[in-house]
Amino acid sequence: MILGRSFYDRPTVEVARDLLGKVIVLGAVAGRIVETEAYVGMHDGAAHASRGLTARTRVLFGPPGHAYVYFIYGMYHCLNLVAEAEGSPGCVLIRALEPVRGIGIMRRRRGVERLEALASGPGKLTVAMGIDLRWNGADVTEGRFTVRDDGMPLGGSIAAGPRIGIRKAVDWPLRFWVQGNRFVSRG
DNA sequence: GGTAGGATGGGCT
DNA sequence: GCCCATCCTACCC
Repeated sequence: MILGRSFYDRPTVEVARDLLGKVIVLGAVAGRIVETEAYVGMHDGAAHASRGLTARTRVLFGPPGHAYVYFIYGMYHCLNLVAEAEGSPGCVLIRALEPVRGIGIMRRRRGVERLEALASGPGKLTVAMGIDLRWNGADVTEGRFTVRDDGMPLGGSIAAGPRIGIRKAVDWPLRFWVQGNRFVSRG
């Protein structure tokens, strides 16, 4: 079943934890979320939203259940899902996926064979899924690009620790992953 | 097993 | 002009 608006219209940390195990589907390609990070809004120095409302962060201030995609390091894209009510700019960075469907397509897009290398990082997974700026602002509660609950168990407990690659609020334990899962970016 | 450095361009001060 | 929510390669234990 496709996750509806109410799933995302909750505190960002809850959404970040509950997204673990859910499946992102885009066309013929799908992957199970095994690692996320919460960016909790204007008071979070590491969050883009802490700079306020700009052309780039507009989607974050909009309604929940939409994709926030941005371009980073001149080469990569990162995928986030907007949480909390309109006007409250929380979002969840998707950091790693376990490939579920369209694995041949992912291998071709990534140019690597190893299953664990296809989507085990925020920049890798957008390449594997074919996500770029065209998907910024997309509604993920309907259409070709959705997030689904297929009822599969997590296969491990939820671990928490500091977020990766940031320089502010470095000690906040807002990174969540499935303990022991071989597809996370860092165990 | 590990890490240092470079690629590469948009956003914001 | 500086700062990135990254990844890959080269090189070193």
